[in-house]
Amino acid sequence: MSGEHVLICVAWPYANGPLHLGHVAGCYLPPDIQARFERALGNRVLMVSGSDEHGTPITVTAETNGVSPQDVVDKYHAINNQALLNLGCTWEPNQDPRGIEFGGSLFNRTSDPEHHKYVIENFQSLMEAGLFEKKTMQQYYEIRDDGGRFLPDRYVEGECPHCGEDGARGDQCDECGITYEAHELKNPSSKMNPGAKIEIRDTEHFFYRLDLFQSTLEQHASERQKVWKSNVRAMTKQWLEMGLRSRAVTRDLQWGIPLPLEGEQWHGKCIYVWFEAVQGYYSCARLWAERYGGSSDWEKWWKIGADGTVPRHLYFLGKDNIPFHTVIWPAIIMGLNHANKGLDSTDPIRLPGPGDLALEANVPAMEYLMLAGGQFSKSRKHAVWLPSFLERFDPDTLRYYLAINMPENHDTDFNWPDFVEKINSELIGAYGNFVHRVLTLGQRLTGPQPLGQFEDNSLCELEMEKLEQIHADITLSLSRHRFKEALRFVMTASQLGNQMLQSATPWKHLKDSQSNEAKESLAKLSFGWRIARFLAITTQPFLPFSAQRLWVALGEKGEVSQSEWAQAIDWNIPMKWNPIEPTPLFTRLDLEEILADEQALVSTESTNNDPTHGVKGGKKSTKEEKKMPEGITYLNFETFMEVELRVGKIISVEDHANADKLYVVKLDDGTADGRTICAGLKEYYQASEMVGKSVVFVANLKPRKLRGIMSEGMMLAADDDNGIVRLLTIDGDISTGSLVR
RNA sequence: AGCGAGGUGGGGUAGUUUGGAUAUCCCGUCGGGCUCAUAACCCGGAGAUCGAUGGUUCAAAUCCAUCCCUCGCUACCA
Repeated sequence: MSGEHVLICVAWPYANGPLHLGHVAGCYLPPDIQARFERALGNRVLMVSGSDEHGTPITVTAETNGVSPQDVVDKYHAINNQALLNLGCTWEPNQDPRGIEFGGSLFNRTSDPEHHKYVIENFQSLMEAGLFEKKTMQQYYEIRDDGGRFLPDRYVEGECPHCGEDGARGDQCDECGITYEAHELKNPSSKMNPGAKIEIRDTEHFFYRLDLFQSTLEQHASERQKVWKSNVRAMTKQWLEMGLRSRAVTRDLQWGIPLPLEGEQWHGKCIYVWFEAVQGYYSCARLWAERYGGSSDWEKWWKIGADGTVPRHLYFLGKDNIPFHTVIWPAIIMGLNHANKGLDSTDPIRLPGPGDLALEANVPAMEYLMLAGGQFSKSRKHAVWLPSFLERFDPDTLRYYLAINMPENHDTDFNWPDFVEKINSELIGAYGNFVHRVLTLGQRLTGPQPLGQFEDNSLCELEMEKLEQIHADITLSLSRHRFKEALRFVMTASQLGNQMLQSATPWKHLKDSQSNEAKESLAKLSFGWRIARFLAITTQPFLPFSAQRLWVALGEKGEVSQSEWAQAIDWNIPMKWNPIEPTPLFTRLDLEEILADEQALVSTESTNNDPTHGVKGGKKSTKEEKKMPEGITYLNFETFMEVELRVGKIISVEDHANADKLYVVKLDDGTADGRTICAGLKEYYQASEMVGKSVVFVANLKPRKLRGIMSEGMMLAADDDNGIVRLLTIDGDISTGSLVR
């Protein structure tokens, strides 16, 4: 087991904003715990990741802020890199302190020219192997003085060919939900630059033949059934059952890796971000080898040995990224293997064998961490940012809370009261307190080895046995990527320590240390030092900062991260002592204070106008909030009078067949035909309550389709923002159709 | 409505893939103990018809069917 090559692949954070706690819990903390654990076991760990820096959202941010895309990614690469280091993630040093043969880590970036070089190399070899096909697509093109550009569908707006709604996107109408070809959109314009002329142009693109890999991927997935978690199995299965189709690997955009092809038609095209960024796992390993080791060293972590030894690849990512890593990326890896053997698209695709690049061993994907019951969201300012958190708290408190609360099997929640509770009662009350008891009691004894002099391990065999069991439990849990469970086991060791002290009552014997009873009691206290040492080693993957503080407080030298995992239960290690007065490992948290700080933070951050961001493995899109005008704005009387309000009587109310919240209301509006209005009142009214009511409605609102049914107007209702919504009704009788003023 | 995930003592959670005996652990709560320790620690108690109903089985939290509810995404909203 020891000495195994383990490649830890971490989802690449999108360099368009800072990381928040959801990202940390989902994809950045777990791999670091795993890497630290594997290193302690004596394995050779290479950890790779970096900033994902290409793609349209970054150019939009750059354009919005009037800076270059490179400026945007430089900024967030630096911020995120530093935040991860501050969190204790082992992206530095790049070389394992035990030696380069033990690996290391590299947090790179996709704008690195060397990354470009490897991606281009791979692109060409896949193309030569015939694994791409060429297709012509139609795309909007914005004509500008400086040459113009193709526009992604989401940056084109126009009138829906189906319902006529203005503001429909290039490929889909948000109003009626219909999808269409780009050329069908009426009066299209560029969202970023509405004045510009735009037109449809043909554009050629390459598509990766995922379809060729279908059966091999199915075989691969069936072989992984036992190790994959249920969410990984389910999402992969869904993808494979839908059937794989070829997928575009090039795009019309300017910020990315240009196509390595001659010819005017390839000008202005880049390799599609999804296809290029995933290859970072590969390029990053090669770059690491070139920069810190021998140039072929990467092969030890990537290639299957001649004897069939497979390096263990672990990918850490969020649930939305699962099919990318269990279907698409394996297909690319197998494509590269295929091409390297000189095979082409007519040859059958095979699973990797000796000499080939290896596929993933496991993908311990996480669900999401929610914030106080809701999704983390930039636009709603509903987030706790990693950099600001680390300015205020010990990183180990975050690591503890996120690890004990990790969204391994389902979404979990971050909230401040729970955070404070868990830190104070578990981390400090149980673990910190036990350690502090041992050290301060030792301090009261005299001699160069105040605890060591009373050591008598023959009296502590039961404790040893229990700790050995706990050690085995932690080891098994971590090797199965069950972080929560593993940390629970670690905490039981401090509980064991507290129990031992409680029954031994060493504080009663600090002065009469010569009696037999005292010797027995103090031998237990002495063993407390060994339990604390056990805790320093076993908490190290989770809580590296406090583990090191404890290591020093115990009188041990060097780095606890360098000590072997099995040493935690080596009872023959000579005891040491640090005569310096012990200080508590952690400071208690005060909820009131934190909540007050949070308030202050929210108000200062609300002026801060960061662009939207995404992350691979995190949530991608953020909902746009309704923009309410700031301050008081006055309305002209004329403008108000443009609104035609009339009285109507509700004739019937039916459920909208295709919507959760909508009723279809038939209204007698004084005309012969009446009118139909879709109203989102299902949560607030029974249909029967509404029938017969005389209500006020807006008669000249532009009709629009809601979930397939045309709604001709809107009924007025009052909303107190606390979940109470009531319709405006008429006091007394009046004929339907009467004007309201 | 479509897709995905989930409902286990007051809160949180393990166990479900591969059925098995008193259903795990943490917090809270109640009672007791200790006073070395950061109002921390230790012992004990109460508290769950494992979302509902039906089925398979000697045996179901676990397998099957139907239904209900919750959450996320996609929608959508007074």
